[in-house]
Amino acid sequence: MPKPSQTESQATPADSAAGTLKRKRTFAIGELAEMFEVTPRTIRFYEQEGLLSPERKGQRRIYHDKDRVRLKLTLRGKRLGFTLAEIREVVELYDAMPGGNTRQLHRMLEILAEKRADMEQRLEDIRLMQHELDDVETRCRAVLERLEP
Amino acid sequence: MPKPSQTESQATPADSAAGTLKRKRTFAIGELAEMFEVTPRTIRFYEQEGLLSPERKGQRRIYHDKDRVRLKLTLRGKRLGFTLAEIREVVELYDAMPGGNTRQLHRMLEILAEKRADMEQRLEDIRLMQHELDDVETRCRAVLERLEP
DNA sequence: TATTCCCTTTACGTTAACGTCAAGCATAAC
DNA sequence: GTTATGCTTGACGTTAACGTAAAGGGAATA
Repeated sequence: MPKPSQTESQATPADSAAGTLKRKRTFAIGELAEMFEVTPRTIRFYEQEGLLSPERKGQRRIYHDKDRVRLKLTLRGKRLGFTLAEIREVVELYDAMPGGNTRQLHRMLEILAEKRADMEQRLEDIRLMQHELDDVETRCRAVLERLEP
Repeated sequence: MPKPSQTESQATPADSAAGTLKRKRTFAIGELAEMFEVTPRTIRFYEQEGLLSPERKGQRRIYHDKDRVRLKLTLRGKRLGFTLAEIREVVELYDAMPGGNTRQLHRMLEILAEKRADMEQRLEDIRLMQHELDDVETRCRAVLERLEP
């Protein structure tokens, strides 16, 4: 993992100036890219893979807050090691949810259960890894202790 | 993530028959592969990448418990999203630790700190993802409630 | 002795997730 | 008007992490 960082810089929350006029802010691809420290190419690629479908203004892509959130979730999924295909399956089902048929909904619950189990495994892996880190650090410091006064 | 499973089947602990004769058990590549549900090819590849260096008996590879542990840690690292290159760096430093010079040891501590921060980020990601899952499941069940009696 | 396994190396193939040009349009700034 | 900036669509390139097939060794079993 080359880039563990990523917290989506807060941006100026100067939108709620005098009330609840949120629905205005949109983003160009470059802005969004900078926000999440990815390249525009990455964002276009995600669209091509069916993970985003921004509005178009002529030729240009216009991203709304909904798109930003979806990108955020996508990147989080990636950091968790999911493939784009897996993420897309959830996304598609999610989009189809309101009018979804029973079978789709049950499929969704199925996937959710899988992901949940997955998260548990990951938590366990992290726990174990943290212990490993503690262990190695202890030994490491012990050796250093013997080398430095 | 295609294969979230993986708990390294306990194998028969029939080794400690009458005392502490542990140092005997070794494994062929096929055994090890089956244990961890990977292919022999994967294990050979890890060796080629400098993550394992099993003993040789003639042409055949012989894996000791130390190798098994290292493979286990490697696979865990992978599940956590580390690249083989990252894992190797740690492994190499770890091997060099006992006789390691001060610079290497400090580098090790540096890496450990990075990994630790990384684990924290992952924990946060998992926490958020779990909330997402809860959220989606709730909506999902709500829609189902309206469709089924 | 012949067959069956399991192993070996070599080497080319594959997939996901982008990177990296290239060529061109459009709007804002000068 | 023209220059600069940021966008657009191809299209080919790249990297990691193996998969897969070929050709063969050796020991154990039928």
